[in-house]
Amino acid sequence: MRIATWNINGVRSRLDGALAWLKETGPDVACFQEIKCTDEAFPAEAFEGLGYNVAVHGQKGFNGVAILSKRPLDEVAVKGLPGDAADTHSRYIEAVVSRPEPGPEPRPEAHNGSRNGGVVRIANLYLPNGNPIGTDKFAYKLAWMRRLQEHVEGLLGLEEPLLIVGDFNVIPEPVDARNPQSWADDALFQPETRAAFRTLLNLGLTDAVRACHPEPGVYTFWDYQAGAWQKDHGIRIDHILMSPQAADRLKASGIDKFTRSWEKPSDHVPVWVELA
DNA sequence: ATGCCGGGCGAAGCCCGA
Repeated sequence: MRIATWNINGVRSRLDGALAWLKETGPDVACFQEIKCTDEAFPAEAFEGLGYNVAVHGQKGFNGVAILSKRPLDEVAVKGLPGDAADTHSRYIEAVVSRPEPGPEPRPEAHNGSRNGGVVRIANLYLPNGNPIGTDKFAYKLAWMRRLQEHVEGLLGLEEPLLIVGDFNVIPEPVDARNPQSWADDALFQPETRAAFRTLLNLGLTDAVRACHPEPGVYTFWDYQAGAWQKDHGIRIDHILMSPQAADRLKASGIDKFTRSWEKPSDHVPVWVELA
């Protein structure tokens, strides 16, 4: 079962590329961030034509997240990150997806929920950028991360296979940037930002890409500006974090870097995991 | 120090991003 996440930087202007990527890689679940449109303007029919069920939490002009799933979306549990009724940004959507029937695999079902064939809970997020530091935008980012921490603590109590995916806007470690010193004053790489991300991981989550790819040079974002792609000045800020019950089923993880050289690319590329 | 590039909005130039 393949689950992928992609900040597509505008779903309508990126529709042809999104459809080509879905056809080429065939994820069972695809999570988008920065769809930059309302629920009504989301091109659901195009994705339904490829066999996907669609759940959208959109917003006019910017932000916005969506989940596509070939399996039924059993429960679109949450739209909008809990913990602050005054936060109007559309940055979080959570759904439960039924896993494919297990087939001949003899694995017992004790650790993956109890419904038929088991389920995977998908939390799809677009974490605030937070720049510039020292402003209310950075305070909003840190507050958002605290709210995420509290929400994830609750989810982990369910003891389900859980994937927390999306654009975290966090460079976790120096190895996750080609030129870490150039991000020293950026919200994505502040000590407070990195500490909040570690606190999240320390709940017992596994960073799927890093678990499979310990080497340097693994990036998910290259700025449009200053020839960042051509010079490979990338950063790794799009992540898939797994609960223990999901990590038990990890088979592989990777980055679809090839989309960055397409015509009119997103500045982010897709990240995926393959689960048993 | 700022802009570089790019989408959205809306019809010029600003907001937002990372």
